[in-house]
Amino acid sequence: MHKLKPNIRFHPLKHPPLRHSSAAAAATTATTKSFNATLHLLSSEGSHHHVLLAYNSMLKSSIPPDPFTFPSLLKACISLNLLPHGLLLHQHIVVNGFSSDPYIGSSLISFYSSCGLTEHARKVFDTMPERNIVPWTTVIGCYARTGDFVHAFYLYNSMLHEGIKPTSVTLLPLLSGVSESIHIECLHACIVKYGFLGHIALMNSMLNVYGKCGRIEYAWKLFERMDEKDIVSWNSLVSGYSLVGDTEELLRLMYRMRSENTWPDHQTYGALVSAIAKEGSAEFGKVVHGQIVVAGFELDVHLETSLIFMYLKCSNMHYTFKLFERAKDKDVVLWTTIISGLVQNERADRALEVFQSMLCSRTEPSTTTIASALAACAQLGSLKVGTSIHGYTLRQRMAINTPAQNSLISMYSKCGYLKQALIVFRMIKDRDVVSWNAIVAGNAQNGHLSMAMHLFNEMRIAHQRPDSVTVVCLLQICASIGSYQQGKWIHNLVLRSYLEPCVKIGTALVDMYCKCGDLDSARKCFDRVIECDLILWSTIISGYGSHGEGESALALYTELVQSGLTPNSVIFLSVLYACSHNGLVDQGLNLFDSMARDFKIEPELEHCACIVDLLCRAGRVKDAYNFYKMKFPEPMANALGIVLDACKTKALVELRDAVAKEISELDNEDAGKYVQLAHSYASMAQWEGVGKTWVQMKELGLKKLPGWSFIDLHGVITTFFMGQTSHPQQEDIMLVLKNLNDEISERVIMSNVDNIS
DNA sequence: GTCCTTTCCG
Repeated sequence: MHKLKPNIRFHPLKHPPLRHSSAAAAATTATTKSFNATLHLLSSEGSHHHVLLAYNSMLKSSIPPDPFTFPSLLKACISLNLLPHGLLLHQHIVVNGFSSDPYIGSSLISFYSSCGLTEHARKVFDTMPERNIVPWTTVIGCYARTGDFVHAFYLYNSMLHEGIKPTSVTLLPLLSGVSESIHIECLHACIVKYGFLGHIALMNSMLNVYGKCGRIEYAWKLFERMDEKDIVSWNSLVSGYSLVGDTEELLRLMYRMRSENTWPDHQTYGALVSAIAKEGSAEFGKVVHGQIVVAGFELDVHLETSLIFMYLKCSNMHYTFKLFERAKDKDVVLWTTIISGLVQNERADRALEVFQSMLCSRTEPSTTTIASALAACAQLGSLKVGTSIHGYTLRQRMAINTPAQNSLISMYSKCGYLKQALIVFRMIKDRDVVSWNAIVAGNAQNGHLSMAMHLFNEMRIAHQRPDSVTVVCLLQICASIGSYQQGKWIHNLVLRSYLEPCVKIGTALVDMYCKCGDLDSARKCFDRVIECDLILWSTIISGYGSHGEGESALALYTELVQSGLTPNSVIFLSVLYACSHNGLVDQGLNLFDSMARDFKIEPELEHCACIVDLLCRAGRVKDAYNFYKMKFPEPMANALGIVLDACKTKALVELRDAVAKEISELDNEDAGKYVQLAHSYASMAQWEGVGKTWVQMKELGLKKLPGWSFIDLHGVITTFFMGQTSHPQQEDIMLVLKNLNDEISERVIMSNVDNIS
């Protein structure tokens, strides 16, 4: 910022000056007076560096300072951000005996306040013998600017108690940071009481505050009653509407603005562009962009950033980079905008490239930049880059904020380093709900489900209220382990905790109930969601499909189309799955044809594999194989495996051999392929082939993860592995399985008998 | 000679 690197050394006081009596202070030498005048002049010109140099030469020539000397010096330290020099000046003030001067006191409070040393500021204030409105204003402003409104208002009340009336300067800093209704109303009342209704900066601040807290109708009322309005008044109103993303109202406002002869400036357009970004309407955005160019505001850095952010939100990468590459003065916010925008567009690779060029351009990253770059690493699962960024912050002794620390947790979790994630989590001072969600989700996604639940309990003990992300994550855990009781408990938690009902929670509930086999509850949750999206529809369709309710799944698909939504490829996957698992062959084939014909969706390999499965399950194995040959240009192990299995059950020896040959010729080294082959040889009783396949697999060092499952019974999770014999109730289990198998065989025989007769 | 001017970007 300041190109002039100040190298100012205040000479140590060799001879501590005599304590000035008031008489001595009055008898200041003529030279001191003229120096003071110079200091004051330089200060008012903004030449703060020279102010300090002048003080230096003053000391050098042994000219004694007086109380008038210090305010401009302290101001210089504030504007040049020189903490050590300010501290030295305070020392000089004390040694010279000027500590109780009311003017110097205010300057000192202001200095400490600007350095963020609130405690020091307060100490100076507390030890002042006489305090008029100025030091009160300064110390109140000091607390207000750090967001400590409890202290700020406490002091404000004490001031009123001492019979001192506020000025507009006192109220302004209080007003610009306040957010609680009761504080806003109190300040509004003060403005009326002390007669500041005509003070335009205060009124504009008031407009802003009402807009920021969403009480835009109050802002309007105030606005209409203002005698004098300037561009800031208009912009304050505009930013209120921008916050809620009401572009329609914004355009109306800007129209009225022009009709009252006020022209929108770069800030007006900035607010408009932000609102458009929220809506994500690229076409409208382009029109406004055009207007901005015509109005000549295009090169404003803030506006450039807003425009880029808007194009990112609309996923228009072409315009994003066009603007970004053209931007001349890229500041840290601009760089950060593009990095975080790329992450949100799932282009983490690009985001890290941009981060790299940012460092090369010698722009210092902020803590928000770090948060975004780490999010990119999390997305890529890139531990190496993630750790090096973590290292960078440690080397730079950067005080990274909670969002950046949350990104660290996600990054380590995504890379499977849960221990590191937990260490970071434990070190966070001000944990927010995102921190908790990150560590809970991290454990859940890595399969540490009991740890996730344990952390969630800890979260409740810490009185951290869960949000929609928390409950969605917990419901996913319950769904994945089929934990019905816990799932219902969390459903109850959702109802009790006044969480805003939303489609994401609705979908998680539907999924959880489906996975736990309670389709009735799933349907009830589904019906309660107000704005259904395609993800919700596909969740419930798959749910019905996998629980033998194919007809219901199809009925829901029809309902979906009738609701006016256009199905996507995922919906087709769910509904085809429902058909294949419920013997709805014709319906499935019809739907498959309908994809391209009615909805212009080209079937992907997954859809084709679904049809292969559908035909196989229906016993039309040859049709399935022909379909496979037609649709799969490259061989696909999964689809072939389905056909191979079907051949076994249908005893199609020739086709089986042909498919087995095809699988063995696949050049992938997937363990599943060998297992499949071994099974097919076994079913043909070709034991030599079985042995050979296992040997091959062993030679290649391939291992197939044994199949496993688990069940949650009254909160106790029991795990089963393939070939496991160690379960305490092993014999009972085997007996039940045998009975089930017998029953199935019996029913198959009966149905064959039915078919024959 | 003390406090300090409101609106837009991640």
